[in-house]
Amino acid sequence: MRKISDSTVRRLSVYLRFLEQAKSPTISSGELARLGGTTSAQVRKDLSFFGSFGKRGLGYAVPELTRRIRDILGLERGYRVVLVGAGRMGGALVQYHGFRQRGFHITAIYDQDARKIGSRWNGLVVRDVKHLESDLKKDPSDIAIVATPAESAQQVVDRLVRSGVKAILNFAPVPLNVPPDVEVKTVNMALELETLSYSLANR
Amino acid sequence: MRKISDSTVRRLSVYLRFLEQAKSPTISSGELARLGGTTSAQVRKDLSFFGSFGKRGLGYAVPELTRRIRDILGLERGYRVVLVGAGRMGGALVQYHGFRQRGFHITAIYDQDARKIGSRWNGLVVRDVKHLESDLKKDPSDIAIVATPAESAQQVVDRLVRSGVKAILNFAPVPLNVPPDVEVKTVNMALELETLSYSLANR
DNA sequence: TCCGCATTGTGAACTATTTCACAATTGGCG
DNA sequence: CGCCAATTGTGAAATAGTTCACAATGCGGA
Ligand SMILES: NC(=O)c1ccc[n+]([C@@H]2O[C@H](COP(=O)([O-])OP(=O)(O)OC[C@H]3O[C@@H](n4cnc5c(N)ncnc54)[C@H](O)[C@@H]3O)[C@@H](O)[C@H]2O)c1
Ligand SMILES: NC(=O)c1ccc[n+]([C@@H]2O[C@H](COP(=O)([O-])OP(=O)(O)OC[C@H]3O[C@@H](n4cnc5c(N)ncnc54)[C@H](O)[C@@H]3O)[C@@H](O)[C@H]2O)c1
Repeated sequence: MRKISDSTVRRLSVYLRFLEQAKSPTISSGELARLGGTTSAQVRKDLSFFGSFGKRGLGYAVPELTRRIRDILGLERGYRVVLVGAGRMGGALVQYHGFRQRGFHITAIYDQDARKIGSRWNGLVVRDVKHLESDLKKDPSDIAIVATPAESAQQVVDRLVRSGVKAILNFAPVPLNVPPDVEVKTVNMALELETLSYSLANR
Repeated sequence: MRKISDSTVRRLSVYLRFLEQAKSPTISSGELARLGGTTSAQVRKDLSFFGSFGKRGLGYAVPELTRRIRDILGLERGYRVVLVGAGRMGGALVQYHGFRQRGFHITAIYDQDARKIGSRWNGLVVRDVKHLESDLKKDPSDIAIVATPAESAQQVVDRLVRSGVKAILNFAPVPLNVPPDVEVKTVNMALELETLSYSLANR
C-alpha cells in the first residue's frame, strides 16, 4: 500500500465522526470539509488515496462512506486493550465511554501498588503487573495504554512488546523506544500547553 | 516574526525536556537528536530559526540553550489556567504536577453540577460555572482547559473567548470554532487510538 | 432525450518541511 | 603557532503535503 500520511489518517478519523452524526443520506466534500475544518479538495484527495467512493454531482452516500472509512481505519474488528497504571489518568480512561463506543475495549488493568491491586474498577479487578506477561500469553492484546509514571514507562513498554503488543498509547511524557514493527503514540499534554504558550508569546 | 511550523515548536518543547535533565554542561545537536528521536540537522535547523546558540566544534551550552528555548516558548512567565469541567478527566488534570512544574498553574475550577460545586479539589473549591465571566473579569487568565462533555464544549468556549481567554486546551472530541486571535489545541484520544488501529490494519 | 447544475476525482502547481552537504569556526594538542 | 577533529549554521536539493483547476460524470427537470 502506498504510504499514507499521518495527517490524512487523522482527518479520516475526523470525517468519520461527522459521518456518524450526519442525518442526511448523502454528504458533499464541501460539507465534510466545513465540519472538519479543512477544504473540500483536501477531503477528496484524502479519500482518493483509498478509492473513489462518491458520485459526481451528488456527493458521498453517508452509510457507504462511513463503512469504507471504518474499514480503512481497521475499526470493523474490535480491539482488546490493556491498561497499565491504575492512577488518576488510568482511572479517567477506564471510565471513558468514548473508547468502547469506537470498538476499543479495555479488558484488563495492571498496577504495581498493593493498595490498588484487587480493587474493582468499572467492573474490572486491578491485577498485579507481575501477571502481565502470563495474562497476555493467555489472552493477547494488540493495543496497550501506558499510564504509569515516566520513570517506569520504558520498562513497562519493553514488557508489553515482549508479550506481543503491537500498538501503544502512551501518556507518560517520555519518548519510548520500540522495535520498528510496534507503533507508539504519545499524548503529551504539557507539550500541548507549551505550544499554546508559544502562540501567546508570539503575536 | 517568520512563521514557524508547529512541528518545530513541538520539537523545541521536546529538546527542552532533555536539556533540563542533562547532566553535562554542553550537548551536541546529535545527542539532542538521539534523545528526541530526530536528526541532528533537524535540531540545528529548528534552532537556527531563532538565532545561533551553539559553538562550532563544541555544541550547545546546556544552561544557555535551556534559557533560550524557555524564552522562545514563552515559559519564563507563569500562566494562570482555569479548568472548566470537574469530571474524571478534570480531576486527573487538577492533580497532575507536570503542569505546575512547567509554569502552568490551575487557579480555578468550574462545573455546572450542584453536587460538585463547593467541593474542594487539591486545595481549590469548585465554583459554579455561572461565575465564570465575573471571575475572569476580576482575575483574567490567558489559558483555559475545557474538560466538559462534547455537547457543552462549544458553549463553554464561547464564554471563555468573550472573557478574554486567548488559548484553550480542549479535551472534548469536537473541533471548536474560535476567532482567529484565539488558539485551540484539541487532545483527541479516541482519534489517537484510531491512528493506531490504522497502523495495525495496514502492515 | 438532452441540458444544465452540482460535485467528484485527479494531475499539475504550489507551499512547506526535511535532509543533504559543506564552508566556517572553535578549541585542543603537539 | 598551526593543524586536526568536532560540530555548528545554512543555502540548496529533495521530499512531502496542500491547493488549484478542470475534465468527467450523474441526476433532475424540461
Ligand atoms: N494525571 C494527569 O492529568 C496527567 C496528565 C498528563 C500526563 N500524565 C501522565 O500520565 C501518567 C500517569 O499519571 P497519573 O497522574 O495517573 O499518575 P499516578 O501516580 O496517579 O498513577 C500512576 C500509577 O502507575 C502505577 N505504577 C507505577 N509503576 C508501575 C509499573 N511499573 N507497573 C504498573 N503500574 C505502575 C502506580 O502505582 C500508580 O497507580 C504519568 O506518566 C503522567 O506524567 C498524567
Ligand atoms: N475520561 C476520559 O478518560 C476522557 C478521555 C478522552 C476524552 N475525554 C473527554 O473529556 C471530556 C470530559 O470527560 P470526563 O470523562 O471527565 O466526563 P465527566 O462526565 O466525568 O465530566 C464532565 C464534567 O463537566 C461538567 N459539565 C457539563 N457541562 C458543563 C458546563 N456547561 N459547564 C461546566 N461544567 C460542565 C459535568 O458536570 C461534569 O462534572 C469529555 O468531552 C470527554 O469526551 C475524557
